[in-house]
Parts: sequence; C-alpha cells; structure tokens
Amino acid sequence: MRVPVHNSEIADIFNEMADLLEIEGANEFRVRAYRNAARTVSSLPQSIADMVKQGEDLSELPGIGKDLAGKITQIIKKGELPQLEDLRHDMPEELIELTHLAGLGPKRVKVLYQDLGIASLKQLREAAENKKISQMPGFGSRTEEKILEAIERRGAETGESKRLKLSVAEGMALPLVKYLQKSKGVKTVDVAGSYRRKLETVGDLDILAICEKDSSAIDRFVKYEDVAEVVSKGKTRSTVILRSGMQVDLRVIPQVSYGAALHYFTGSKAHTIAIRRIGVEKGLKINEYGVFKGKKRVAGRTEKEVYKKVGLVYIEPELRENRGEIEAAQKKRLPELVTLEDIKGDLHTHTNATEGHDSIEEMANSAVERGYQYIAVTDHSKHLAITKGLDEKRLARQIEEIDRLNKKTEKIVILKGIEVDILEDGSLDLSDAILKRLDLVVGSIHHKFNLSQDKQTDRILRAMSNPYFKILAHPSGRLINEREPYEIDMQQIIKAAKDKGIALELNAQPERLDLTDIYCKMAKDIGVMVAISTDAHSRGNLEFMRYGVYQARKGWLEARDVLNTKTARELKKILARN
DNA sequence: GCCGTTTTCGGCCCGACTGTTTTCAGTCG
Repeated sequence: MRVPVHNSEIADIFNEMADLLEIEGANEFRVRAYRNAARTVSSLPQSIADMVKQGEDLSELPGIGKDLAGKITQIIKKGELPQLEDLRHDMPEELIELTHLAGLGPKRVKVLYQDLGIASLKQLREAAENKKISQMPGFGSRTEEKILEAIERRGAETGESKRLKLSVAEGMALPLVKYLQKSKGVKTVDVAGSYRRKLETVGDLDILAICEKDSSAIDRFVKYEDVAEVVSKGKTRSTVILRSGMQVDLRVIPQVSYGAALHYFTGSKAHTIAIRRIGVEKGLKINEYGVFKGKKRVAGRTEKEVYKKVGLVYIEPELRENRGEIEAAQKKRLPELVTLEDIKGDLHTHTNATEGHDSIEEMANSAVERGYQYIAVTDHSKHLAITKGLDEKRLARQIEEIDRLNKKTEKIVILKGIEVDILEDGSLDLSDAILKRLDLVVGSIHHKFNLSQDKQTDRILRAMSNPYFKILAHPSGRLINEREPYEIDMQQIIKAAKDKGIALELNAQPERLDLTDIYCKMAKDIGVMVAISTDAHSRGNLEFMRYGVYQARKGWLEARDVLNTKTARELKKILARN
C-alpha cells in the first residue's frame, strides 16, 4: 500500500505549480488559484486523503473547483501530478530558487533565463560579476549589485527556517517598540503581522506607528543600534534588517487610518483579501487608509469600524487565518476566546525531585502569587533516568510530602501527579498500584520517536486505555524548528480521548506549543478538553502560560474547552471520574 | 483556475518603494 499523502505534500505541489507557472508567464489569477488552493489544503484540519477515501466532494472546499479537486485526487492516487512533471521538464529546477532571491521575481528570472541562459545561482553570479546583467534592458548597475548582495546573503544562511519562535521575536520586538515610542511626534506604536496574530513562529516584524506629520519615527528607526542594513526608506515606510537577520518594516500611519492599517497589516493575507472581496461586493474599496465609498472615507479609525462596514462583528487577531472565522462572524457565532485571566491552575510542572529547579513549596507559592487555585506536581517517572525520574518508592514519599503541605495551607491545592513515560509497547512506566494514589496521571513519550505511524498511534492508544491516564502531554513531540512531530494519527487519538474522557495537553513551552492550533480546533470540534500546561521546570517557567493561551486562542478554544479554567472543586470532580 | 440573489463570462485586493525610466514595471508585503 502506498504511504498516505499528507496535506502538506499536496500544498507543496500546488505551490511549485504556481512558482513554475509564474515563471512561464501564465495568467496571474491562475497562479493565484494554485496558491489559494495550497493554503486551503495546508490549513485543513483533517487529512484530505481520508476525505477522498470517504468520497467527500473536494470542490466544496474554498478555492478548490472541479479541476483542482481532480488534481488532488490524482496526486493521492498516483503520488504525483503529470502537469507538474511537464513543467519541471521544461524548466530547470533551480529557477524557482532564483525567484526567492530578494529583488528577483518571476518576470526577471524569466528574462535572465531566456536571454542569458541563466538557470542557476552560479551562472547568475558569474553573469553579474561580468557585468552582463546591467546591459540588459530594464536592468541597471544598481540591480546587478543588489543581485550579488542577495546571493552573498543567501550563502551566509544555513538553509534552515528563518522564521523565529514567537517568544524570540517578542524579545526583539519589545525593546524596538519602546525605542520608537520615544520618537518625536509618535502617538502609538503597535506590532501587527503574524506577531499580533500570535502565530507560533514569526518571519518578520510589521510595526505601525501613529504619527503626527513632522514625526522623526522613520529617521530614528533606521538609526536603531540593532539595525544591520537599511533595505528601503521612504516617507511612510521603511524596511531594515536587524543583526539577527530579522526583517522589520515600519509604517507611519495617520490617526484617522489606524484601524484600517492595523487590520491590513495584521493579516493574514488570506483574511484581509477575503474581507476586501466582501467590500468589493458591497461597493467599498478597502485599503490601509480606510474603507472608501467612491472617494469618501466611510470608516478606518478602528478595526471594529472596518468590520462593521462589511457587515461583520469584530474578529480577534488570533482567528484571522481565513479558516472559517469570516463565516462564523457572519453568523455571529464566533468563539469567545479563552484569556489568561480564565486560567485557574497549572497541570504539568516539575520540581527539584527530578529535573526541576525549585521545591514543591516554592512552586506552590509561585502559583499562589499568580492567583491560581491549584498546581499539579508531575515529575518524571523512572524510565527517564537522566532526569532522576521517580520510581514507586520515591513517588510514594512525594505523595506523603504533598499531603503534608496541603494540610499546612489553604491558599492553594497541590495536586499529586506524575508525568509517566509511555513505554514502547504502550504500557506505563509505573504500576497501577501507585498511579491509583495520584490525583492526576499525565502520560507522554520521551523515546522511540521514529516508530511507524501505525505503531506510534497504537502505542499511545494503548497507554490511554490505562484507567488512570488523564492527560496526554505534548501529544506530537515536536520542537519548533528543531524536531518534527512523530508520526501519529491525531484524529484517531482525539477520538479515543473523547471515548475515554481523557484531555489533551497544549504544552505552553515556547519551543513546543504542542498541540498546534489546528488540532486544538479538532479537539474542540470532537468534544475533547484541552489542558494548557507550562511543563515548568522552575517558578519562572510558570510564565509560559501566556504562550499556551495564545496558541489555544488560535485554535478557537473558549474557557469551557480548557480543563484548567475549572475551579479546584470542579477539576477534582472531573479527575475523580473513571 | 475559481466563482456567482446584479453573473456561467469576466472579473479576480491594493499601495509603497526602487530602479530605470521620463511614466512605469517589477517586486514586495
């Protein structure tokens, strides 16, 4: 049997089709259709191969018509797309890579290929060094220099993903915002883009500044000490590269356009395009300066105004991915997203008994300071020897210690828990006799990541059938930009969780954020609770909760979908159920 | 290539900056 085709593979094929068609000079709307379809497919919560198997009509999906539905079916059945093979045959592979160089797009790459026969980075560099490119019509010496610079920069890159984790981007954005706020004539500074949408990784920073006419913001921006290169600098817009390689755009916006600009630059692109399209239907033009009827600005001061003009209620930035939020807004059925204030406790933390830094009491005191009603101590089990994982005996002692501490204070409930290892055969690393004495058993995988999808899924399903199993921690095992998720059938696991009353963890460590937003939504739709947990290894780590909440909001979760928004009383009741 | 209570043809989001021009195309977001 053929390996099932992932949604991302289909999206890759469509994106490559779009790239190649663009170089070929195809109709730009046709190109756009492929890109739209790629986006639709990659953000689909369920496997499109499964949909085909179940005979679902793919042309029901947005941006996918009869033709592309047929192509998807073909990819799933044959593993490839003949039209793509044809295009690849006609064009050298490296042409696509050339279009990714800054300043070079499909049009210029096409000219360079047809007139100079340039089909690789090496040939491009040679042509630029020999001043061949500046002799071409439409190209000049400045363009030639920029091409060489772009090749140089590319060579310095490691080839890894340049998107930075949200938490890392935060570390760059916050000081820069503070710096800009001190500029003359600046009223407010906001970071828009994927940063504001709380995407798990951020490719660049889009900063908006509401300024008076004589503001010094742009001049000050390009002088920021962390700026390595100024890419462009105009009256209302400037782009720089920071020393870290992060690109930052600053746009200066008048107050009257604040809402329209914030909406436009927050994106996502798919969301704003969809909103504009609704605008067009209503005879409105929407751009970053406002909503216009003819030449008259009819909205733009706030985002709420912009949405209202197109007949929608306000949509939270985290939802703006064009994954159904616009339809939900039309029906006034948007979720009321969970907030940090809704969180009443943390259900996955470590202490210095294993790999944590702080004592149970210190962790509990810190939880009290955060206003929590409870905190679960869930140290590692013995299989993780490197962390001094607990065996039955040491866990029994910890249970007694927690009982003592709970008697001492009424400020917080300390839950007795464990992060028990799921062994290769799906059994748990500790005996039922000791698990039974705990309030909370959190199970997770820490070894044998590369089993086949069937085996890995079976392993987890088997572990979940243990009667004391309550939460599946970091369900995919991925580390953002570092480790791929292990192969599992998440839909099957979520359905099993529903049957057994098990919750899935959304691990809030900024490098994990595991569940993804898409699976959070799937859990919600199937009716499975999500526990947002920090997996804290120190008191300070309890702070990670906000990253988890961001991700949960991206996954449409409301307070009622999140286990640790329950009061201590409610939670104990839920955990007592078997 | 998609899409449709103004439609099955003719639209398809919109503007800034740059470099090469001398009014604009290409690129980018």
